[in-house]
Amino acid sequence: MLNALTAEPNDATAQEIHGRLVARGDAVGLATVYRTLALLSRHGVVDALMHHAGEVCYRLCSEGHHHHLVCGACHRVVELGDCDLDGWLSGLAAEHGFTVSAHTVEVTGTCADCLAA
Amino acid sequence: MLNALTAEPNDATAQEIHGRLVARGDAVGLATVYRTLALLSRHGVVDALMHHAGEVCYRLCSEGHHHHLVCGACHRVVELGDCDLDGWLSGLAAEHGFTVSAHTVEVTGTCADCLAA
DNA sequence: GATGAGAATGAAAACCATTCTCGTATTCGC
DNA sequence: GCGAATACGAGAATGGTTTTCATTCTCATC
Repeated sequence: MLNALTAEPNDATAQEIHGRLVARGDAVGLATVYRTLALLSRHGVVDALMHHAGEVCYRLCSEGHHHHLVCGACHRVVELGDCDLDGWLSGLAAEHGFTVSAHTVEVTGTCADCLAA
Repeated sequence: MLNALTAEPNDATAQEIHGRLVARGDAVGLATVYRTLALLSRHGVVDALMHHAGEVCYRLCSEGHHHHLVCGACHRVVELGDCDLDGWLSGLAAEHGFTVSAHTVEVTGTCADCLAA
């Protein structure tokens, strides 16, 4: 299961992961994939992304706070490690009486390879 | 239809909007609500948010580029107008060979009222 | 005022990702 | 080896969203 995820360079939906496992010969059930992904997600081992409505993508990520840079054409994902938004956001939010507990940033663009193609 | 959205202070799911319209006496079909929301969303009149998986929330927003500050407790939404991330992100993305086309930021926190409660 | 083409609408069915159920298989402690 | 507890897989159920299709509305034309 974890092997399958580490083999995924980019993000994948639960269905894709399941399909790939089955194609590979592992007779794993769809339910188990969902169960495992939910578990891993809850423990912060994988990140759950929802760029398009109706389905969730999972990705094996580094543990710390980070954001994602996604290529709109080929779906390649790069992690952005340094994030100095917390201070800025806290101040901005405080103007509205909010206390910030979390924030997510998702950047979409085009990677060099797709730009050349 | 637009009237219904302007009456929504915060974000609402398509189902909520439909329910409210029906309760108000407008015999509008669920399909029409979805159609109209998709149309408005495509034209940038309303924003589509998906903070939790499985359903989409819509919100009538100002037209320019902005982000959302959402209260995790009461779902109140505040727009954050000024966004000086573009330059920073472009530079960061360029390091990975990416050309940034868009970015979304979603901040979750607790508003003053909910913090007091 | 009647007519007809084309778009808009509503009700119900279809879809599809996700979750639940339940019977079976496996594991762990004893 | 035995029993309890857990994990698993297959299929059914769920629920938000989309599609279908027959009907209704719009409106320009006759």
